[in-house]
Amino acid sequence: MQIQVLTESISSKNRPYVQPAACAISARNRRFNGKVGSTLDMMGAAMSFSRNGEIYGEGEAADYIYKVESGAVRTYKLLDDGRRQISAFYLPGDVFGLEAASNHYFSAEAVTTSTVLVVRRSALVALAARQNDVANELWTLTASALGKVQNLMITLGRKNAQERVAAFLLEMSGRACDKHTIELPMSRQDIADYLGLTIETVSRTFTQLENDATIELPTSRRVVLRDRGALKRLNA
Amino acid sequence: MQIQVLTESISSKNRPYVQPAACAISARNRRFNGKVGSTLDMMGAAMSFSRNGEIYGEGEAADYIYKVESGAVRTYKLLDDGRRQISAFYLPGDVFGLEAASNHYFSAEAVTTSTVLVVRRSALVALAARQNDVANELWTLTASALGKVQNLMITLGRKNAQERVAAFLLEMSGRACDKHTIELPMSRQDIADYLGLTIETVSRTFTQLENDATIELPTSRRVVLRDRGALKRLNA
DNA sequence: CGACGACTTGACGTGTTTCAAACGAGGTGG
DNA sequence: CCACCTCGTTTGAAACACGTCAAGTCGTCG
Repeated sequence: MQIQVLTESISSKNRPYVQPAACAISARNRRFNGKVGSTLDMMGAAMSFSRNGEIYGEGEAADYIYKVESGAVRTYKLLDDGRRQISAFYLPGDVFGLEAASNHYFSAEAVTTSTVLVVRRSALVALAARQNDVANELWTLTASALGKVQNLMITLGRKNAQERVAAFLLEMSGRACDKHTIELPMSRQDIADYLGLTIETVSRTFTQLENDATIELPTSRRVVLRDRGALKRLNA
Repeated sequence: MQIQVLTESISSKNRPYVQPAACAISARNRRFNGKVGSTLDMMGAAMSFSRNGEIYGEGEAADYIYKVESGAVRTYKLLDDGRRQISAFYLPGDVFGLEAASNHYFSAEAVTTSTVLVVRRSALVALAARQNDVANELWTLTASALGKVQNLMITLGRKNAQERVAAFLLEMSGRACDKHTIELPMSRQDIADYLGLTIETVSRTFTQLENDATIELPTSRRVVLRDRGALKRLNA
């Protein structure tokens, strides 16, 4: 990992994504939910990353485990011709980087300006060796990451564009403070690279859902779910 | 989008898939590789499943952990209209069913006649509570399952048919006893449902690779890799 | 106001799916 | 021993969903 402060090279002009107030509070509370969550809080050092800042790169030694405090993080892998697959988005309270392999299989970047708790893996493993419940929680966290990826796998393997976007919206809604109105921290390109589509197809699907009165799009980054039932039906 | 009905009847007349002799030996040896591997062997009871036999169903309580002794196993999930996504194939030596959630997210079936070691999860967890190395190995196994799914996810999200089939062949080759000649235990339909394609596309891609002199197909279930470099290039 | 980046929309091309038919290896029965 | 059936697989032709390329819109900021 590299300790980096100023990755945000270029345009700082875009207004930074602001975590909605209600979510910020819920994120603070989440700090002390769960065994390892709080353990991480005790052991960790907070770091800040600006938009698109690299948190770690593919192939680097996996010496740390991370927990999002604020903002949003994406993990992804690039094929050699530039195709990108995003494997997950992490929001406040989420832990990432705990694949037990010695090196990272993905890269991680801040989607928006973010603060991340960083904990030495070795310290956590040492603690887990003595405290059985910590070991158990590490396992559970990994298993839940597995579950999320398996779910995405089904979306990528067997769903069409509408179904993929519906799945994405329901997933984001499940994590939002206001289940009805979603603030998207990520761009259309991010969504496309998450869902295995192109940016154009994602955009078209959004407007299609809007025309069907399934969602509303007050702005491109704000989605109002008007007909959750329709989305669930699409979610197969 | 594809609506596919599983037509394979349980009926039995097809000659059972026979594990090649060399592989069978290697499987026996694998019995005592690795800490948990051997622990499982000590604690487990062997069970036999016939072709297409169900090992567990989606939603069932996840009370057991499994290890393939002989044969092959697939885990999969069905969408409500019959679309199927296979999440993994397990060959002799592989451990599966260790998602820590209390209920199975997938179903598991024997691809061919198989014997599987079955171990009570609670017993293993209890042992892990006392033996730190067992807990560690459980975590590692889950993390390696995570890695495999992440890899499949990239295939499903960002690769075309040729690249998917190439990835599949290289993966199977990596597990085969004879790296040059692969015996496929699974049908074209299984491969299609693993790679997020249709059976016709898989078949066409196989013949295309054969025409390109990248592979040979002495029989539909036997694949000879003639140009591994070409496959690796396709693997992006 | 003008420039820039993110997003949307349009027209067209294409890879994969769909639907349909033929093939071929194994097993069965006459 | 050969005709015949079955089931997995292959092949063909046509349809379609998504990708590609290109232009246009919108909101933000200098």
